[in-house]
Amino acid sequence: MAANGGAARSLIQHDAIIKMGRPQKTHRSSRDRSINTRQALREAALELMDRDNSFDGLSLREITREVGVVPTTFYRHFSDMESLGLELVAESFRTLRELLKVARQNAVPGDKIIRRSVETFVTYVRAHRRHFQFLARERFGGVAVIREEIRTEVRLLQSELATDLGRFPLLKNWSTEDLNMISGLMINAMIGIVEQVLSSRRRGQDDEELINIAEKQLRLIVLGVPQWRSQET
Amino acid sequence: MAANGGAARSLIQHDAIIKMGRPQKTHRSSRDRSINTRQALREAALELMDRDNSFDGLSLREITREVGVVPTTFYRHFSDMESLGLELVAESFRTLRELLKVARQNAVPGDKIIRRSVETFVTYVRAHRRHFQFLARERFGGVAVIREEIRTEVRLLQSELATDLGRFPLLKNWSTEDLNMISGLMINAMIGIVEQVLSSRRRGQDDEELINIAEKQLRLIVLGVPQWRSQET
DNA sequence: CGTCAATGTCAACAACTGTACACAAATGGT
DNA sequence: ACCATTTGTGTACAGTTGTTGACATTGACG
Repeated sequence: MAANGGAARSLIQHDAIIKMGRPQKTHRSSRDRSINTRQALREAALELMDRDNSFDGLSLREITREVGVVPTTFYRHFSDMESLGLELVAESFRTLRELLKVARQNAVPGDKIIRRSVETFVTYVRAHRRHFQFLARERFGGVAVIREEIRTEVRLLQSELATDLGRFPLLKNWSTEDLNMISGLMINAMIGIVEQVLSSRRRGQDDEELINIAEKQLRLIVLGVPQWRSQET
Repeated sequence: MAANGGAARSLIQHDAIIKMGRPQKTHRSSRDRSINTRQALREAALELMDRDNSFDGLSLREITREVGVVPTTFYRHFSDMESLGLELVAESFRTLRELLKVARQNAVPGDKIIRRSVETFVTYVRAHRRHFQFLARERFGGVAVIREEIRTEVRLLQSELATDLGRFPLLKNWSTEDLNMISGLMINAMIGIVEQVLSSRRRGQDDEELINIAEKQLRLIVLGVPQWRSQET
């Protein structure tokens, strides 16, 4: 789409002049919009995964083609497909953690806390579908190092949530072990929600129902808490 | 590795003559063991996925190479990679349903029912790791039709579990909606367990702990049940 | 025996892959 | 204004991919 001309590229330097579009490749003529090819490569990978591919189904050339650069350019930014993948993991977790920060701020303890949290969660996942899709897909995916990186981060998240939960009065004197158990349960429930959000592209009506279900599930978990006593095995 | 000569191939027709041990390919030389190439292809695909690939990272040739047949043979059995994939979905769910049958038989209601169920579950997943791995990996995976097929089957499973649960006294007069909600919660918990079983190859020690956690999670859910009242939104 | 369908082989194809190398342009500090 | 670095281009190569079409072998059934 962003085709641009440049037949006289060796004569004219200021590319402000040759602004009329023609599909000849000058050297990165128009600085398009993204100053950053690196970023563009990452986004292209996510975009292609959104059009049905798992990460190791992607080819290096496919990605550069999507960006509109020559294959060798890839190596200017990443040594490897694997290293691209790892950056995507980092990037995705950055947006996930941002969500958690927002959620924590909105979450003044009270009656509606679960409802509110779930709502922010679902809308946020919608807004960043590509990142969540990447994580969901590669969590079990075909590239070992990526899979493990994700797993590590998830475990970290789980124990963070555990300490968060430990601050609630009801959970005041639970063992760390049990706190981890319950946060794991919650995280699994939320992962289930992510799956459903990702699988239905429509928002609105569907989301309403998703939110209701998720809320119920979390409420049910919470209901069990006062009755709990951890019997050792 | 399997390099072989064949310079005189246009001269000698009867390959019975050149039978002296050489990696020369006679027609399906030793009928090996498996009479069934079709089955072998499916197994090869699972095997390759176990050695780190997602399904759409596999190539047709890779699979036939693993089996030891020529690429074109693939088409004698499957029209498509996709159709192979769909058969793997069916096959995997067959073993999953088998598990559920066993679990239901062993599960006479009582105190230990959760513990026992979780134990059978974990050992069974170990025993059929490839199938469960396939399902886990392609549930979010990169091939749309496979992903959707799995999703459909999981939903089916969920509503089956829901009706099962409906037979317990405590859940006697829950709405179908709420029964589905709770079975969804349980299934998500179990999927989490599957992930962990698959990610740690060691059995024994690790499994013990996994089982404990899963048991606790399910028990916590069950504890919430008597307190539940479904407030409509 | 002869024949038919099923199964497997072989050779060939154009398309695509990752990667190497030398060169061109842009950028930024001095 | 110059030079060094960074970033992108072009060309090339050998290896792999999916798929075709014609042929070989097998087993079953008459």
